[in-house]
Amino acid sequence: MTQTAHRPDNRYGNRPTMKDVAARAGVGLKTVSRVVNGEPGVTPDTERRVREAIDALGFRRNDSARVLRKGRTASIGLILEDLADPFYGPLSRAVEEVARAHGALLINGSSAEDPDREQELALALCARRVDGLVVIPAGDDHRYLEPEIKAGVATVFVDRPAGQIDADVVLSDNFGGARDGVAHLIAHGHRRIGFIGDMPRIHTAAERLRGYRTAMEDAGVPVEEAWMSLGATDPQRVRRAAEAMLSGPSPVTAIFTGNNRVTVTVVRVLAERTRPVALVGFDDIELADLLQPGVTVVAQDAARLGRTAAERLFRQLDGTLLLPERIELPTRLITRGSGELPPAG
Amino acid sequence: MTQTAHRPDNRYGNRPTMKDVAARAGVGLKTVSRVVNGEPGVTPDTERRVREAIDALGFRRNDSARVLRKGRTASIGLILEDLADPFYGPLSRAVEEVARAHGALLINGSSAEDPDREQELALALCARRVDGLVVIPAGDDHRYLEPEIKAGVATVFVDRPAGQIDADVVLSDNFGGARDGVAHLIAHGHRRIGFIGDMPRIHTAAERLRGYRTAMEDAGVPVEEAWMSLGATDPQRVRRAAEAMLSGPSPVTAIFTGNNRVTVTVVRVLAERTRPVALVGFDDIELADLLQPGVTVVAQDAARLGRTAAERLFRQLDGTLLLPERIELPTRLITRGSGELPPAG
DNA sequence: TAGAGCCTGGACAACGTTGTCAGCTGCGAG
DNA sequence: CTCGCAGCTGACAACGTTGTCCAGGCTCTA
Repeated sequence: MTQTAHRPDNRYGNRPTMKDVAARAGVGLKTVSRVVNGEPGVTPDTERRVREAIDALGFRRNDSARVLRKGRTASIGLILEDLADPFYGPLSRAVEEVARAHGALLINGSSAEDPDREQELALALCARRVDGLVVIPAGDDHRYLEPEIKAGVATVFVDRPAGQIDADVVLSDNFGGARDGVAHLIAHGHRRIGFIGDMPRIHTAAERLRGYRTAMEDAGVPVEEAWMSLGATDPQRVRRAAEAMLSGPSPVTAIFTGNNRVTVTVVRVLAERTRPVALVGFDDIELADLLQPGVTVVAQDAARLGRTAAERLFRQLDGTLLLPERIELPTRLITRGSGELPPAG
Repeated sequence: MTQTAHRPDNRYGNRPTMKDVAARAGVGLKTVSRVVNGEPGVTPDTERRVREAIDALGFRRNDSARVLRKGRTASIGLILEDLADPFYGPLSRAVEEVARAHGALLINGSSAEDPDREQELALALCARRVDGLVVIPAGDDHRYLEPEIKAGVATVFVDRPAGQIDADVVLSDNFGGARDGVAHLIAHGHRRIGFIGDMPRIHTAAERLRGYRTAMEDAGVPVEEAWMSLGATDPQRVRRAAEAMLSGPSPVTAIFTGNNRVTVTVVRVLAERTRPVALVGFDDIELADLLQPGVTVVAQDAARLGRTAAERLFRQLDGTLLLPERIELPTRLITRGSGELPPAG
């Protein structure tokens, strides 16, 4: 039994510390620290003895203690909506690459589109004293981050802007992309065009809907309420929405889908029908080129979104950045056939 | 304000500490600690004063210091191959869910299939004193983890076994799955079947190749060297491999692909050809059902792999687990048409 | 051979938190 | 009126590391 009164109830075997290494090598504590950190001023012979002791004991520096002392953690946090959504794969990978280039670790978590969970996660990461935070926001009020930002936590929002605070944000041109996508359908003769998107409180969903409305208006095409459906992206909801607008009193001849999850489901619905319906989707999807017809999409560059955001984060940390900025990246219309179908006569 | 927000005053992260809160509330340090941690023995009035001071100063407990003192970090690490590979999305999401259920944070990184990078990452996470590690190994020698495991870091390997050490591992039945997939092709009359897989040093690639060989052997079908190609999964390499075996002196009439990256490229290659070639792929891919013909696959349950591994990790941490074990999860053949094509006459 | 200057090594405090323990208060019982 | 008890509260050490600073030993020069 340990009688040491002040030892914390640590379930793990006690790991060797620099003190242990120093004792075994017969040197001072600070000398071990010097060797571990590659600081100059240690005789080759002393260094050898220290390294032997380190290997013999299996010592590994405790970065928690180091962080406490130094104040910087060399880690950044990434909060996204869903790790399993293919759109976020390249994005988080890009963030990781940039972090790695700056010698930082990436800690991440999913908000599952729940504002409370986003806040909980963000604050947990701040309590860990991450140096910075890349956030794909689920909520629309980020005042809870104000004390953290003031205390020096670098913060960049991606994909959607922050709510109620002035912060860096990197977005795609959701409005312009959607407008162009819908215009593409209009150019191919469609007048009755449906829009199926994500929940309206999500910024990207709202912007894309605005792009849809603008394209229709610009072309002088009237829009019916029944042609627009915003809500959760689960297949059941999307399927019902698509079927409703395809079989109402004035059925649509084309559908614009507001994100990759929606597109996938609508592709399935359309595949079951005989009468061809045109489709343009926001976000590229894998294998879209191999479907019959190929799915025309408005593609965002997810990797570039992530890279841009992460680079901006580290520039905040460098101190080379002064004012929050809003960066908008262009989208790209990739035509593959599904948008070029003429309206069924 | 925004200037303040962006001025990296990190020279000293002058965040308020419990000491500051204590001074402002006119109480002792430990009393603040009690309030923050919800420990009993604090008068409602004192607690109110402390909470007011906390809010006024924007105090947030420094978990680095807490970790140092308590010895546990309530965080686990996940090392995978590529965050952007859709196979790992559901897996890492499942790991995160389990971690969250245990009140732990997930820190992750990609090895990019580089053993050195895997080791670097794993040791960095150990230096952060993560409580446990879920590893999809890139290398085949994990003795470097021995001191860490001995020191109490829980460790579970997923998707591929650990090398040179005895550790928990959760796998799919790669051998059986591949054998069944190839047998499916044989059952539909194919004799000349190609195999395109990942680099041979990767355990899953080797096992799947073994499944292929076994299925061929069981059916008494001879195998030619030119029908087997293992290597990187980049599209160029895979495309060359596929075209070579489709146009050699004895061209294959069917291809078995060793993972989702390979399958996607081969689908593209086959789409360009007129003569139909049968295909069965390891790993399911999104929209595989909508291609013409639908792609028959051997599906693994990535989410279940992740969940099983993470749960095992926490059981190690609970101390309810004694001996390392190897858990193999079944695969499922999903027939969609591409495997049922008869060999071209 | 003495003094100056450099190199190496170690003692000590501090980072922000939690565990231990002792002191203080107010109240009821003897 | 005193003692004991219980419930609050705070002083202090410790977690493992790094930054500061000083002590000794060495070399080099005058």
